[in-house]
Amino acid sequence: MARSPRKQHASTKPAPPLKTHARGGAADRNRRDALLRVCARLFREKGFDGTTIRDISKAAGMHSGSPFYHFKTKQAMLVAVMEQGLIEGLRKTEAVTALELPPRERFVRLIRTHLDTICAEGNDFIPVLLYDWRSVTPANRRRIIALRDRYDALWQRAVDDLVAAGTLSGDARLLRLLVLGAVNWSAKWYRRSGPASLDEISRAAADLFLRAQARR
Amino acid sequence: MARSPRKQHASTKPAPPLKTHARGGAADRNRRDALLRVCARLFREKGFDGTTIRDISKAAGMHSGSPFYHFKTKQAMLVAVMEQGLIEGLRKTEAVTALELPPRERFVRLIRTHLDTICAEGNDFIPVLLYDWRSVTPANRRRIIALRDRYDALWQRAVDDLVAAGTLSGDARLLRLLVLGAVNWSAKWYRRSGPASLDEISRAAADLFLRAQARR
DNA sequence: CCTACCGATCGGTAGG
DNA sequence: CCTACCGATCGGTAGG
Repeated sequence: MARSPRKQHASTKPAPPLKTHARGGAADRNRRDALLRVCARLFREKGFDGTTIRDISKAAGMHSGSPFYHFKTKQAMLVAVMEQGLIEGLRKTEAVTALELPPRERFVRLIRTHLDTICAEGNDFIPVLLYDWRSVTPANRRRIIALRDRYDALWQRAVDDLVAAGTLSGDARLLRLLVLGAVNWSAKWYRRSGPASLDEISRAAADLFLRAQARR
Repeated sequence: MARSPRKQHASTKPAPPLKTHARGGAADRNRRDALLRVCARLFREKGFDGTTIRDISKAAGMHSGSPFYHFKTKQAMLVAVMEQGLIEGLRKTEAVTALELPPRERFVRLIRTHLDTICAEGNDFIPVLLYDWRSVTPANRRRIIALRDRYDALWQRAVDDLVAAGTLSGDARLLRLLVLGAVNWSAKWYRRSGPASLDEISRAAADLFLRAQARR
């Protein structure tokens, strides 16, 4: 607040050789990543429509026209947040399924991983997807849906296996939606300062869904 | 679209005696209610910040300055939507608990009632509360929280009783949050044209949470 | 509830 | 990435 954006920038790069870093260079990429994290945090806090370019610029230590050096439009920032969140979430989720654990263990690990993806500090990307979907232009929805479908498919397979094993019963699609819904909703009420840790919430969810079955 | 707001209004009230209905009269109240339903629908569809006064005016068949005859500010419209939704939701929910059913039956009925409150046609009020909370001014949050606490308390008691009866086990607060979260999330994916009816979703949720217990 | 309007803000751009 | 700026839109108001 006291320091001007100019000074902030100068303190980060002592002697900024203005023409040295070409668009797309490493410095630009770092700056873009930092900008995107700011976007994710603000979009989550205030919503896409409630966040102005000036909010973003100020939080990133830039002047108001500068974000458009990195993104063509504000909408492009939203799409980038969602895509990056999904790519990272897919990476972590696929790492769990690749372990080829028994259905029950895999399910528990998926819950814990997803909870981390939507609640851990700095993980604002997927929450933006979950809460600001309506702000995405129809034309931009397709590619995001493609990633999202892959995410859902991993969960659906996990639930299908539990149903096949007799651990869960009922319509497998509804089960997936209800289970994921319960976990997703925690992004709304979870507070790092609250009474329950992510481990505790994760265990409570697993117990609720898998209860009355022998623990292996 | 083809008809002007003027004509729409004229067709609704053939000979509008402009000074006949005093502010607060029955006609005004009906108009205000209709306006609020429009607000709820648009806020849900496009978000509070994504909805303009002109969107609301057009959908209500008014001119752009007219909504302010009924509400002092746009923020007041948001608060009114949330409060009306909670009052109606509390009414329906208290009607269920007043039946003094056994814990399991009461729980099933609560799920079905809540699902209706957030998914049935025209029930856009509570979804606005669930999805646009961040747009509520801090000063306005208190009175809404008071109503919301009463809603949560009804559910907490229902869950507490299930825990006391041994039907559920674990931290009762976490159980309430997880169960309500699963149901709340359905407002995001439920489609009237989709494969599952509200009855089916309700039954699937009840089966998931109460499974492995004798049905009475 | 309409008419006519305003000050503020917003996303975005040209040029360096 | 900054500077200087613009056209459009937005919430809201005065007066009837």
